[in-house]
Amino acid sequence: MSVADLTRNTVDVLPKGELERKLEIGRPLRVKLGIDPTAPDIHLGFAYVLDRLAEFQREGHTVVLIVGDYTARIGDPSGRSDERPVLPGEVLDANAKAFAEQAFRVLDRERTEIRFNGEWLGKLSYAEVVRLARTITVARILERDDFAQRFAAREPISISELLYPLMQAYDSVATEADIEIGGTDQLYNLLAGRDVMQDYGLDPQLVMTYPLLVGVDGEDKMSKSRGNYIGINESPEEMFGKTMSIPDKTLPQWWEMLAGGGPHPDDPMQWKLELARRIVSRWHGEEGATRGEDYFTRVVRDQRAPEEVAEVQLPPGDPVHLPALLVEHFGVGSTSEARRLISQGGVKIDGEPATEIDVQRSTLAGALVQAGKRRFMRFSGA
RNA sequence: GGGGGUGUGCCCGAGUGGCCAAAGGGAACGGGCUGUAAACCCGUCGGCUCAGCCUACGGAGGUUCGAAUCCUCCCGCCCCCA
Repeated sequence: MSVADLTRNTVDVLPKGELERKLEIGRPLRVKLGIDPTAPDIHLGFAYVLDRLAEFQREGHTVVLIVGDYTARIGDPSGRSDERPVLPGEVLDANAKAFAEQAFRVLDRERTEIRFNGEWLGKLSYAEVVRLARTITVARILERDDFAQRFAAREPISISELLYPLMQAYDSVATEADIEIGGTDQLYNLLAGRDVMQDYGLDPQLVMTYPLLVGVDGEDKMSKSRGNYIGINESPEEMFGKTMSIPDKTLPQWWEMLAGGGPHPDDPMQWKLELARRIVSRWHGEEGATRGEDYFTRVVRDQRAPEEVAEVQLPPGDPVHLPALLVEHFGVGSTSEARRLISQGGVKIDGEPATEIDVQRSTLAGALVQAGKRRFMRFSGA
């Protein structure tokens, strides 16, 4: 694989000519990526970056995956307009574990080194932290766009947040990274890593950034916190449906980043269907793609009940309190919400809109109940 | 340390004693339209044993027939001065 191949899809490769130099070192390079275990799921946007790492692995290089168990206690402020909440330790640990498992759906286990940054950050003495903090000035930190904006808007910025780039940089020192990659929103942090490494007498890492994948809303970057993501562990049906729900305008980017690009159907609908097939088959195989598409065609497009509907036993009592049933089995948030759904004709029993709050047991037994557009359930019980 | 602001429902944001479960926008949800979507239109959008009741406007008290709105203390945040 040539340099041109390795830098395909990148936005920045800094500094210029550095990749060539690093490749000539003649040993497997250590390519670092940091992750924040604030969420257990890997989404397509992140998987895209993992794919880039996998390319390096295929060239014989080593991936160093940093699980930010320690830094998560601070929260990466990148691209954020406010402070993010700090999660309890147990949650972070569980997330990190789930995350690592999913990462191996993309990465080669043999060429991956997973490290938790608490390993070294937790051992730093206060004096060492201060020494680290000396490598950068307030003015430099405030160059960062999101900090600058928050500062100008007089929004709170805690010192701990300002420390974040330094901690991430220190990860590079601790793991002696040759290359660090990330989304374009990481550029500042990645470059800070170079400065700090130099300060610690190390050969500064090469920095490579990749475009940020837009979420299913077509507006913001894909992220767990915005809820606009598709997780790689989601079902074929979910994946297919979510992909079909993206706005037409995000088709080109998704096609390029998630489907390998190339020629595509002119008709946006056909194009999107092909995109969905490719995405689902990547994670669930051909069979999954077919399943996702069949479900989509039947349930979403034709608005019919899916072929397989979960069957559940009716609760005791007659008549049955429909709102309670919806809360229990359909994930409706509250009985008040369920009542609204019913009054708006959003609940159907065997295709007929429910009009009553209390429904005769005989009406429900064996009936197909639909709540909203896509939630179906069949009830059994005399 | 001193002074001045500010804190509202999922988010943003009006409201300064009753007409407030709280304007408006966004998100979300139901319906219509449609090529999935977007856009657009209509409706809903705290909870409950739902024509009624309960809990709510940073927290705790208080004034009042009545408080998101007034008072006291506390907490968070922002700005200015030191």
